Amino acid sequence: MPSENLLTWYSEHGRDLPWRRISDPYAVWVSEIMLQQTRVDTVHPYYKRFMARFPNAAALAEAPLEEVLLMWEGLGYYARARNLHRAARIIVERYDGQLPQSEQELNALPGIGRYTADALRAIAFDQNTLALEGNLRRVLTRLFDLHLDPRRPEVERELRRRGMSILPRGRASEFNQALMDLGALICTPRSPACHACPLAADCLALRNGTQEQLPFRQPKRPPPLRHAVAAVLHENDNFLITRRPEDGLLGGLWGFPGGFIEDGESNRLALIRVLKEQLGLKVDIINPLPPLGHAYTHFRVNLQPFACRGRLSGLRDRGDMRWVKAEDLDSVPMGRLDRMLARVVERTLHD
DNA sequence: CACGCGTGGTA
DNA sequence: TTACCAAGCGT
Repeated sequence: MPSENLLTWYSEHGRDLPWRRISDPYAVWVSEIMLQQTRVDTVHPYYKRFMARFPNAAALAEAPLEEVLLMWEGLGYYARARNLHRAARIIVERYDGQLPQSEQELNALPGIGRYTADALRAIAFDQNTLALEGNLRRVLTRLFDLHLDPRRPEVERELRRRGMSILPRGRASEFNQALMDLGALICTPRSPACHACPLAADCLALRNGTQEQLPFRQPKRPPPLRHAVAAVLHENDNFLITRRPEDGLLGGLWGFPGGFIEDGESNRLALIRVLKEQLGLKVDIINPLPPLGHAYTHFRVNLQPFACRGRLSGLRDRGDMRWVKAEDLDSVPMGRLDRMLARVVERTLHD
């Protein structure tokens, strides 16, 4: 039975991770959300800070969303933080602060999909489910030498069947995490360390010499480059920042007002247009600040910031607009690009 | 169901 | 440096 070798390997070589040290469903939940499309090394410091500040669902539910987003800043995919916060409030109101254990109830919570519900059931509640994610897809695809696109629904079902067929009943928690560690440490996307793999004797891809070319991949187009402008508006030591809509790119985060340049439009005209749209404000551009670049998943952006002046006295604080002092910019959740600009602002002001 | 959603690490 | 990736989810 291949799973015996796997579980033995896991007990000796499995990673010692903070969310594995305690058996608290809330801790497993937070870790699972943070780990979505995010590496363990990246999550580690975020997880520790988050758990120290929000040790349970009640603490998370009581906190304002903005503080949760601030703790999340830099992790990316901020819908995860918004959904985590929403779900915490539901858990407090509907489930007395404890995560539900059924597949249906878990899946109904915002931010918990098929994988996370299965992972919680297996890891936190010892139910015999397969938590099929990226590592398991790769490992199982190679183990069974399936030259198929694992994202196709019928292939997904086949992987689930195959995985369940080797899942040792009663040990789903270890089994799933063992496969994840195997995928992260041994059965890596490129150059897998098959010589050290506890499943080497059972691996059909290794037997056929196809492990390097699995799983099947689809070529992607390079992301386009987009141009953007932003305005640094200030009166004395107060800077104007705006809050992005709850949905979409960097939803709910704060930043400097601005937007994308349309085709054939100049930097300055774009900025004037965007500020009129967003703030109803006519501004004078004083001088350009150093341009900043950043790569998102679907596009790269080149941002040209400008220091601006305008009739700012009419702009009062409101839900999506706020004046903050330079030294308080750090207490406001921002995306990477706005954070870089905030650093420039702080540094410029310091000189 | 294909697409949008962030960021930092690695070859 | 560019390209590709890394414990998915919601719409």
